[in-house]
Amino acid sequence: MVNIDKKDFSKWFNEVLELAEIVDIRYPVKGMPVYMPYGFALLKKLFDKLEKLLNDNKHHQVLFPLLIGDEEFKKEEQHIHGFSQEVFITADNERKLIIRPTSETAMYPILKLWVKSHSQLPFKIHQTCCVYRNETKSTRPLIRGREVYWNEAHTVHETFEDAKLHHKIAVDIYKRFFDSLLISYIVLVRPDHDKFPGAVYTVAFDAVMPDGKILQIGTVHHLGQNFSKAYDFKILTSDNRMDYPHQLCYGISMRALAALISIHGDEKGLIIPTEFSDTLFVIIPILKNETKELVMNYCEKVRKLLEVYGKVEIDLREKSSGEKHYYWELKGVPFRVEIGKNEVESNKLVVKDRLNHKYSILLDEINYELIAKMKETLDQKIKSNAVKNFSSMIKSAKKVEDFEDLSGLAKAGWCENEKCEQFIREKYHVEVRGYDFNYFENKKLANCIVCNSKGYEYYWGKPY
RNA sequence: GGGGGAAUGGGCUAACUUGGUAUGCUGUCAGCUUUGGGAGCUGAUGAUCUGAGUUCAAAUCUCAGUUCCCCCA
Repeated sequence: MVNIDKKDFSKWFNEVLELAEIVDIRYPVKGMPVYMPYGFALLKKLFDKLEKLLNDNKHHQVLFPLLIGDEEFKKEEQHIHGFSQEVFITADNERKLIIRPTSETAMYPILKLWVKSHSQLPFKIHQTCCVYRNETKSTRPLIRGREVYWNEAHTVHETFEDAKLHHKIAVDIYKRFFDSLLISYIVLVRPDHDKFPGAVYTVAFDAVMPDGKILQIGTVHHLGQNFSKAYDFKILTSDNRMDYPHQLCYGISMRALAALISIHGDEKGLIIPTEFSDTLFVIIPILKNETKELVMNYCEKVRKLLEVYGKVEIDLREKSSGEKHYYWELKGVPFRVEIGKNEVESNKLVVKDRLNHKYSILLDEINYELIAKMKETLDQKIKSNAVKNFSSMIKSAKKVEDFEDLSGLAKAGWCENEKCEQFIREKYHVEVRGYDFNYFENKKLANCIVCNSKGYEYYWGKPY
């Protein structure tokens, strides 16, 4: 049991990462925690899901090298401007080499060799890898590190409109991913000053953390022809011309895991949606000497019945049953099955889900529908808790004073003049995050909260 | 970008002010006993972040580095 109020979020988060064995922060290089077996298994489950969604949409998985030639890296001007301060640099005997902070500049010189004609489009690849950014600010495990585990997708399209259409599809793929994590989020179009370096526009997924700060958990960028021009990447178009294609890139990092842990967890530890828990059922046997064999045989029988529906673990450690309950709650396992002589005699199961909803079930009653219903009940409760928290974190600001001690997101008009945003940023440490992607083509009107001139409705918050 | 605090077995901690055998809890391992929401007894295991300096002597004082945490911009 973590036993720390989630309102003390920093403390709670560090504690849960350590106790639940997600990461070990003792690795002696700044911003580079070690993923422990339990944490990495969970991380991998998340990324397996994301990869599957991308593969199902005909993205092909690849792996590009870590190092980028300096001259390649320098080709797109805004891109260098955005990243040059925070890249790690290494070298061989001949030249300077850049450790990828993201892979556009590694990939696009090669994509140029692979993609020659509109008939190959849309061209879609993705890779799961680590990228590196030399963060000088304070780092936090899973939230801001210098080694970022992520999946990045890159696509090529003939026209700006084709790319824009696929951009929407990419947003939908990411929505499906985050929805499967049962977390709440908002999809925002970032203001120009907060775009990806080299992008025409950037759409980002923002989640609200328990301390009221905003965590960007995914981004989808329309790069237009910025990179294809920089890399002299031309294709044969459908009307038989040579032209620069339009490109997208989008990514999701281990921050998705940070969001899952933070949004769902409680003072007992992790709460994992049934789809992502490695173990679905853990059996806790109550072994009294005289009934030991009886209970163990019954446990085996139950294991065989349940393992059709998901992974089953029998906890045979020499610990008291109470401690085992606390342990598996900490780990976020969806269902705990306690089996002692009472269950053997009544041919029953007592099951508690992670939110301690209790079931008493006859062995004969166990079937696919029942288990599916139990999973759905737990998942829906996890989801509805997340939704409830999220909606309590969104409000409207009527006047600038409403930004004082803002927790979560606030809707307020903005004239899109950076001076007005800067005023709020300096006075209240609140930034504009973007406007609702649902209104991409026709932004909702709202007068600027600072200067009262014509503007649009934007979301504001304090970012990580 | 600026400031503050911390670092002692795997985890938490005592000793630091006033330099002299490093304390306790927890964990781990072994044995016995036990198991319906954090069991007990016995024994074992294991630590002063790194480097330099002061000193007869450094966990303790000084300086530098590394890492972590917090606050401000």
